[in-house]
Formats: sequence, C-alpha cells, structure tokens
Amino acid sequence: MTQEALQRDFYERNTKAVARDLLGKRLVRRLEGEALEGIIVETEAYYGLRDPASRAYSGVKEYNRLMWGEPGRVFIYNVHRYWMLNVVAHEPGDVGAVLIRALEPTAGIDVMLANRSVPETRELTSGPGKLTMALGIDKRLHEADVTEGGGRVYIASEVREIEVGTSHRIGVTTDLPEELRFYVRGNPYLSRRR
DNA sequence: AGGAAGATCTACT
DNA sequence: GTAGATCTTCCTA
Repeated sequence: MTQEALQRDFYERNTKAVARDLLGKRLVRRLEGEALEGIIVETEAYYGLRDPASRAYSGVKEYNRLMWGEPGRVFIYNVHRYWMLNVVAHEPGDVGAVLIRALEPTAGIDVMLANRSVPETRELTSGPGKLTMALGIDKRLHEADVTEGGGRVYIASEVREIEVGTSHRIGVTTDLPEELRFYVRGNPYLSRRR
C-alpha cells in the first residue's frame, strides 16, 4: 500500500495538468481517528484573472487569497449551503486551484453513510457538495496542507488503470473555450456520466 | 443593514 | 426536468 502523500512539486505545475493527474489518486480524510478514503474520479481546473468562472476572477479577497498562495494547500469556499474542496495548484507566480468533484469511496463507508442522509453508496460522494458532507469537510480545513501524510487530509499516489474523459465545467455561467473538467471514463461515482 | 449571487442538492412532477 | 431550500460572502448604501 502506498502511504506517502504526493509532494509539493506535484501541485506546482499547470492547474489543468494537476487536475487531470489527480484522477485515480487516493484522498484520505482523517476524522476522529478513522480514515475515510476515496479514489478521485472527477476534477475541474480553475485559473485566475483570465478565468470568468474562477473565484479568483475578481481579484484577491480574504476568502480566496490562497489561490495565489502555496500549491498543495486546501482551499475551501461555500456554494449555497455546501462546502467545496479545492487544492491550490499552479506554476510559480501563477494563480489556480483544482476542485475535487467526485470520489469512489474505498474506506470508512459506514461513517460516510452516517454523515449523509442517503442510503445509496452510489450517492455518497458523487458531487462536490456531497463528498465534503460525507467526509466531514468544512471551512476548518481551509489552508490545510495535503502534502503532509497523516494530516487531517492528504492525497496519496495509487496504482490504477484509468481512461480520462474531458468536458466543459459544470454549473459555471461563463466557461472558457477549453474543456477543464476531467473524469474517469465509465466510473459509477461521477456527478455526471459524461 | 439589506439584497443578490453562486463551481449545489433534493424532492417532486 | 424544474423548483425551492438555504448559507456564506460580496456589493451598495
């Protein structure tokens, strides 16, 4: 079993490349001594001032300043009544973050079921708001470092054969011309099938 | 201080 | 497929 967390240099690359490469990796959330885990199966890349759909589009604010900061940090923000889990990722001097949109649960499923009011494992983490609820993730994890294995959240490498699909980002009002959503083809835990 | 927007989810038809 | 719930943050006054 690969226990080591992906290191800083993994996140210090073009946001789009990091979003694609996070597919198939294992997200680990430590909560009250228990490890809740899932394979990342859907992500989206968000840039800075050139991306109208990005939280960084209108400039630095207190809540979004981490998008300018150190890659590998957790960036949390709110939509409706849900928390969105992002990992800061960009080349040196750039701005950007990757939204984790869906997971395939692999450990701690009983706890996840208790955190959600749905009976279907399929519905547990198949959306950005759903997965933060299932994993007990909220604003308190803002700024956490995912490169620290054994921390409250980290991401570990994993050996898994996957086929990557792309599409436009979901739910954004003004998208960029390029496709910035990445997903594992055929995976049952996606927020959308394609 | 108040209103509006939003990278959503659930339930219902 | 569509409506409504609901909460954090921002913008204007």
